[in-house]
Amino acid sequence: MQYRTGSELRELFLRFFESKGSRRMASFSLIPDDPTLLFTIAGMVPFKLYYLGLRTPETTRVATSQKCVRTNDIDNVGRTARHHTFFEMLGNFSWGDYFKAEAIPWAWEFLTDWVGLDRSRLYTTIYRDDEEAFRHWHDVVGLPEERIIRFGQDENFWFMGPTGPCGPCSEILYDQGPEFSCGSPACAPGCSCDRYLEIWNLVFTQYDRQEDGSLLPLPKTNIDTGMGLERLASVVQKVRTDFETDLFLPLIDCACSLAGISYGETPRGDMAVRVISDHLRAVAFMIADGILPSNEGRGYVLRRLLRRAVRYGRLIGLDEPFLLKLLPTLDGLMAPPYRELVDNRSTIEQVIDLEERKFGRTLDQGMNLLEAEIDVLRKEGGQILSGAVAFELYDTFGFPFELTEEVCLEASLSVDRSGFDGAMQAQRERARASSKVAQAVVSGGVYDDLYQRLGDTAFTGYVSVVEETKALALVRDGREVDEAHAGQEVFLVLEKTPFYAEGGGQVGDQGRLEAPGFRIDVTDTVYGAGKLIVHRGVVAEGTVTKGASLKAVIDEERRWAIRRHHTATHLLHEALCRVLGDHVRQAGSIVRPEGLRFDFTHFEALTEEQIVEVEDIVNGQILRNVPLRITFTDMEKARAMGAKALFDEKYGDIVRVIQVPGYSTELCGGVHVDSTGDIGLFKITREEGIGSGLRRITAVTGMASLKRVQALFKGASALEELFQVELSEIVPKVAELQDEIKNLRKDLQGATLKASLADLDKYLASRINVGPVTLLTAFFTDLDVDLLRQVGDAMKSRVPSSLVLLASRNGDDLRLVAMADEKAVQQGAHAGKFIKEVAGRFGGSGGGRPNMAQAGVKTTVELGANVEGLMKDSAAILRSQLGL
RNA sequence: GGGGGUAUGGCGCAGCGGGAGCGCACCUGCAUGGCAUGCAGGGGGUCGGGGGUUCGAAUCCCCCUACCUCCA
Repeated sequence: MQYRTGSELRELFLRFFESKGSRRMASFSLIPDDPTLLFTIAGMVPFKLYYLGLRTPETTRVATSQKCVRTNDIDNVGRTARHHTFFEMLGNFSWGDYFKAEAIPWAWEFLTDWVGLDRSRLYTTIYRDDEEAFRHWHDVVGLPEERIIRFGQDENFWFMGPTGPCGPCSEILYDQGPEFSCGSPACAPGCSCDRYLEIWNLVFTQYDRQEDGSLLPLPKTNIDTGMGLERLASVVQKVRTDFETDLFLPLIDCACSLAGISYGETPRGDMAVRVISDHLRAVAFMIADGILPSNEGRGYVLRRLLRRAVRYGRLIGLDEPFLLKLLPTLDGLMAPPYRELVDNRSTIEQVIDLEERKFGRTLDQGMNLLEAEIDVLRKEGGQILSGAVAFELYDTFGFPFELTEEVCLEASLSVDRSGFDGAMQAQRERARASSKVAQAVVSGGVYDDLYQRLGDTAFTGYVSVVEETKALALVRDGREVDEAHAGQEVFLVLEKTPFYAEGGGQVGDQGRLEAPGFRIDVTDTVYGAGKLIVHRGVVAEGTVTKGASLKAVIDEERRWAIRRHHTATHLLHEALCRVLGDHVRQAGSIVRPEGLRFDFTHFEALTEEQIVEVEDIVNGQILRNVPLRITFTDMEKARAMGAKALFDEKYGDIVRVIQVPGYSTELCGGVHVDSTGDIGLFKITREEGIGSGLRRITAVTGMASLKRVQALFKGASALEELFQVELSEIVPKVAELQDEIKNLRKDLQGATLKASLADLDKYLASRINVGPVTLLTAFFTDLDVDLLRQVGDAMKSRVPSSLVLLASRNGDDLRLVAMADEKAVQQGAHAGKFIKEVAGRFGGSGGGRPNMAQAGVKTTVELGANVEGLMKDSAAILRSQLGL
């Protein structure tokens, strides 16, 4: 068999199927259109709609090499020969076109004639009663019966879901020889070891499974196949693991040389470089497809992969950021078919670099804690690190459990796994409990019942603000009632309503429901169940009865404020994408009458310039004063229009598209202004981080921004008057003043100290000999403790074996400092105990160390009269302390 | 949305109720034929911001801000 590189095999496969009339398509994004999937996990994912019959393909036969990400077996990556988080899947697909009669011989032709695999080593498995497949393998291809193995539903039948398209499959195995065997006597085709390696799976979608489990034949049968490129390469290149193929080896070599090790030296080092090369591929491709590290979803997977690579790097001595250094090698390997690596090179570099350095820091911090804990355990002779500590490392420093375990292993310690799991569980429950509280306002069986009976409420608020309607149901305290009286809180369901229920980040409307006999002030509007709109309000006057006709009027001024902020949110979203880049994705949004809040993915704080740029773009669109275009259409058309925010909607749904012509297109159910000019001034009031990779912008429009500007002007004018300078000069002016204050304080302190020291001899004259120790005392006014200490330092250095007692009266306070030199301490003097007693005489307290102590007295003390007494007292205290 | 953590000189950090320190960097001087050189001296800090407890807070408590991190 001829040696072929991975790239050659990829190209060979696509060319082969082109020769069979298939259209070659470039790999689709790792982010699937399918909201049920986090990643593209197989070659067929981008074509799922064709298989489900929800969309008609333009061409009926296609072949791809699809990049895929799978993380369910992440712990095995690096340990085994074939687990990867990122891999390429070669696949040929047919929708209502060719079927088994072509797919089977073609697979054979490709593997034998084109790739050159040894025919005598090939086996196949089929579904137990798929005689059609058997016939093609046996009669057409000529495979002997004993090399066609039949398996049951578990092995050889594929489902896409509990219902829908499914069918038998046929796997092609290649016997790599006895040296690849697990050695079990039962080792035979179907064994999970590497001898009979499954290299290609052909799925024949021919049934439609019903709810009751029965299988109906599909009108059009389909082919879906998948073959791992890495695996094929390992067979062709006759190496034991995928990591030794030319698709990986350059990365492994690069990682090894960075760490100064060689591949094959130690199992530990081998595993590390395998993990690193695997994860680097995944990370680079994920970023290239627009994923950024975050705390949730895809971003969280990305972050974990990146960190896992970093920590395996640490295991082989790569303490400095190193992932970037592997990128050129990766580009060399993959860039020809995958241009996105080159196109997004700077983003990939930036993201990896930032994230790796960030993680390095947290790792270092956590390592300090862990090492301290290990020391403690060692001293105490413990064997097991507590689950609580492991959890703290995980929770606070992002240490994966295995990392903690690994470090502990080196110290011959184990980690309490169940304690860790317990702490994790407790955290989950905490989070759940706290989020329950928020949503429990309107819920419960009563609305489900009403929804059953009444269905969706007709919402007329897109066009009107007033509606003549009827109260279909009243709810009080969770139960349906027939009437509600003045002063009572009541929840109402109306026949139709202009009130917008909280949803899509937009708050519910307020307003009133009124009729000749009553008036209700509506404080909030929410969905009770489904699209059943519930008005929450208080009966202001009269009595409302079930079935009453009424006029529903929303608070129009408030609604206008909401409309402004909502349209402004769309303008902001687009502006952020333009200024910061395509990686900006909405991650939450709140639209209220007082302002708007917009969360989005971005990896660093916005600069002042960027904020200004965003504001300029948004306000520019407002000044254009273009009328909005609002249309209802289906998902496909919306996508063609370039609409943003397509995550929650399903195919076939009718969606509402909000367009600012010539600027932005977004799906949205909320209320908007008629023309952008209605918004008024848009001003960002705040930009902050709300987690790694996530930023939040708060902004105001309309009257809210006007009020804000007015308040700022007021403050600015006051400052201008106060400092007697122009606004632009205030900052330098204040800085200058601060500097001046600092210098004056310093000068004052210096001068005061100098003055105090000038009288040093006078204070020294106060000496009283108490046995071997000399007591020195001095009194001041308005010296702070700092200065007292400096004076004390000077005094005690002049007199050997001295204890200095200094006091200063500052307003109503008396501050005391006592200091003893080394010799005095040796003689038994203790400044701390000494000063405590001295201060005690005045009703104060204090303490400190033997050589230095401070005390204070709060109440006013007539010091003058007490000086003599204090001297005598302190001498007596010292005497007794020295035991004289 | 909730929990945990961190914030100390230009940088990296220690201190965790009683004199604000260490390493690197910086400045000055000395030594050396020379050095990623040695020695000596020095400058630089509202201890993130605000409030509280205390005779006394970088240190304890509360609030805020920024960043890190986990859960939802």
